[in-house]
Amino acid sequence: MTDNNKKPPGRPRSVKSHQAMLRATLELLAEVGFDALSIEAIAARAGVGKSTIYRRYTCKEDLIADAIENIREDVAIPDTGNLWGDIDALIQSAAQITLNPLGRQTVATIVSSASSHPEFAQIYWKKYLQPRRQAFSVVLERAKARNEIQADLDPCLIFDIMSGIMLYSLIFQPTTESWEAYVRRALALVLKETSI
Amino acid sequence: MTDNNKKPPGRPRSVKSHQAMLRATLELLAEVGFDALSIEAIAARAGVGKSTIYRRYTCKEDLIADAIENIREDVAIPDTGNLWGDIDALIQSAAQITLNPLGRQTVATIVSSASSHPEFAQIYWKKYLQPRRQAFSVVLERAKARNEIQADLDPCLIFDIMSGIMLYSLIFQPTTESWEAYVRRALALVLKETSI
Amino acid sequence: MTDNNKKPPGRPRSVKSHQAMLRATLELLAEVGFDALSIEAIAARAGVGKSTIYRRYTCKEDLIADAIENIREDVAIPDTGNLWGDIDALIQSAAQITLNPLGRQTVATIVSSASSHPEFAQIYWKKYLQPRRQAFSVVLERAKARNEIQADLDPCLIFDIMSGIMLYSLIFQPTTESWEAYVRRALALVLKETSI
Amino acid sequence: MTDNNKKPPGRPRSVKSHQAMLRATLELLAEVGFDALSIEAIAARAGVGKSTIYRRYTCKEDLIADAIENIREDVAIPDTGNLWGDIDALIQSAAQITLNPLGRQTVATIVSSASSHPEFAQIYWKKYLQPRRQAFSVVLERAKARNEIQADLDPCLIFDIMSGIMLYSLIFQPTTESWEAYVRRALALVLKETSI
DNA sequence: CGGTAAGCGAGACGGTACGTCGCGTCTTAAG
DNA sequence: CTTAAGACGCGACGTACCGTCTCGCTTACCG
Repeated sequence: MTDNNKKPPGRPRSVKSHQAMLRATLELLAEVGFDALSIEAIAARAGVGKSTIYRRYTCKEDLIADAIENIREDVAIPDTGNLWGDIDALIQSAAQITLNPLGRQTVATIVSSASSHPEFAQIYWKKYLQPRRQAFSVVLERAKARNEIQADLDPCLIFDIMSGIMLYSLIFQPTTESWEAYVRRALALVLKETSI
Repeated sequence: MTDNNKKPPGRPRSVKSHQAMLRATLELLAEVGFDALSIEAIAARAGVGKSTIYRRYTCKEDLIADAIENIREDVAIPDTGNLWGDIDALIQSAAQITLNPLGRQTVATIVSSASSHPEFAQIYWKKYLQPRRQAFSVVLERAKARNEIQADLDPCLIFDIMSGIMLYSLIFQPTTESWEAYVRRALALVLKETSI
Repeated sequence: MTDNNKKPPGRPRSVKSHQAMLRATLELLAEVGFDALSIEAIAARAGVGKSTIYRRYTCKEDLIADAIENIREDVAIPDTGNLWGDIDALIQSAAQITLNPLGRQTVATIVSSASSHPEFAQIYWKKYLQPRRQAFSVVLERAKARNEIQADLDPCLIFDIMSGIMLYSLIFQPTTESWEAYVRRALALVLKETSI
Repeated sequence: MTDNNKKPPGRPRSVKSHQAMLRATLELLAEVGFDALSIEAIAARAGVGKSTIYRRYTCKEDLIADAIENIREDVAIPDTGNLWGDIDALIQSAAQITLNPLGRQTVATIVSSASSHPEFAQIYWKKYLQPRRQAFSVVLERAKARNEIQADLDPCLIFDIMSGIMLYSLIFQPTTESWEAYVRRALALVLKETSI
């Protein structure tokens, strides 16, 4: 057995308190944003002592990472039977997540934390991005099997390019097109379909 | 002239103090990072009163933006006579700026601020990214004239894709390749040279 | 000149705030007692930031000492023309100060602090007890001149004995007599009047 | 028998734990003093759960009172056959107890607690001071029988005066003489020996 | 040349949040 | 039914900065 089946002594940590603080974190994150988010406010909102938070997390970033992770849904692999159907589904799903106040705030938080805290970036990479990169590979392999794209395309690189342009255009809004259309145009360029 | 050429009454603002605070800001940004950067510390390091800073900038972001802007060099348009020569020059120059402690910190600061402060993102977009996008267009137009790439490629989109992957791979380090090589590979894919 | 007549640079400390915190300290001392007295509560009551208190005092004891000192009246030397008239005046005055809630609390605070903080004891000794010992000497010297007591009595020792029994009987209440009567009886014993 | 000789059901309270906590209390009292003495530290030092302490004592004062009481020796009535021999023995014994770090701390604790907690003062009065006052009476009665002092002196009052000056001079150090000499001088004054 | 107006450094101000510590209570499993 | 362990909600600690506000000075121009 890898994990010791012996319980640690003493009163076990309260699941209820833990959930309350994660929920309070997300609420406040959406309400006031990352910078103005204080542990004190989270504790107050959750009806929990500050020490109960500090017992579990050493810094704000860890807490937020955990809170975000807890609401993540499973990776969904679209399968419309057609490459652009799948891609549009992915883009729509991304748009749904990011193009609303809480989503924008969450993205800002993640990018903000990740760019100044490499450890956070790595956690996020492993727990969120990598699984999605795997899912995206499946989609592309199916497209290859259908001869919709060239067989030598590197799915990982394409996923990264897609994520990059998504992020970039979310932050800097470089175009007057809709975000979805811009991302779609970038992908079209990258995938240089054989049909063209 | 719309703006009055009359000088305002009273003592003029001290150029020396202004430069001292910009310099101190950059030093501390590199030393302690964006989050731990305090106006108090900047004032102390610059030998300047806090109010002298607040008279010029209303928030930390403005000050940092100005400080970063002050060290920006002019946009250099490489012209090696060959597309990949130009691109490699651009990548090298970007690497030089970003792949060192101050550079990383600067990028983190920009991304961090931009993602949570859309106004800042717009300022940065107009003052920094757009001029570079123009310069990049020149490079691509020259390549088109040399028939190195297809004539219908949108230089703006390509620049944005390049910037996106640069940013993304700087933050999340998705590959074991060097940053430069990864960016180069992404560009190669996007430009789908006719010569291949 | 011993004190430098140059003012220190920067904004001078607020007299109003200082007085507010001293007043709040005394109020709360009487209301909740020494142990339960928190800097936080003093700051809140005084409408003052905690840092404004910490800028002036390094510990609770210093603040309390200063607050108590600020309400001290001048030493009054009674002169009724007769030893026991003077002594009764002194005892009455002491009773008035100590035999009420605020007085008890103040004495408890002083004794408590003094017994665990020798520095505090010394301050209190110098600023409060010693002047009163001097005043008491004057009273006894007058009594000697009137031949009411023996000339070789040490006024300091007698003052200390009186203070000691006052303190002791205030804390431990060793008798059913009134506090004043007990103190008076002790003094009578010590002074062993010649008339006996 | 009024109290039932039936043992209470369940596990009996651990004598070992109880002794450990009393010992830890005294050690820490001497080491860090009354104010900085925390139940948490006592429990840790004694290797005992906090609740085991709270089951026995409701407040810190009770615990400390019990701990101090546990090291009290029986009242010793000196009998050197001569008043000043007896008195010097008493003063020496008091000096031995009070004039060392633990002793000073203990006195400070007692005075501190007693002055702010009248209940504690009464407990201490009954359990410690009153027995000693009785013992002192015996010494003085013997002196009266030997005609060393006047027959009408009130032994209780004299004991209280002695205790008062002991306490007072311990706290405020009003003289450059040794503590013992000062106490002796005060007693000499009070006893106004007939032999002088 | 003397006034007036703003900028300057210094630093105190009322605040807010920090992360830590100890409180007294509680909830476990072990004895 | 007690014990050791340790988590809980709570509240105060003393610190660090926030952005604002006096201070006494300096630097400019303007009448």
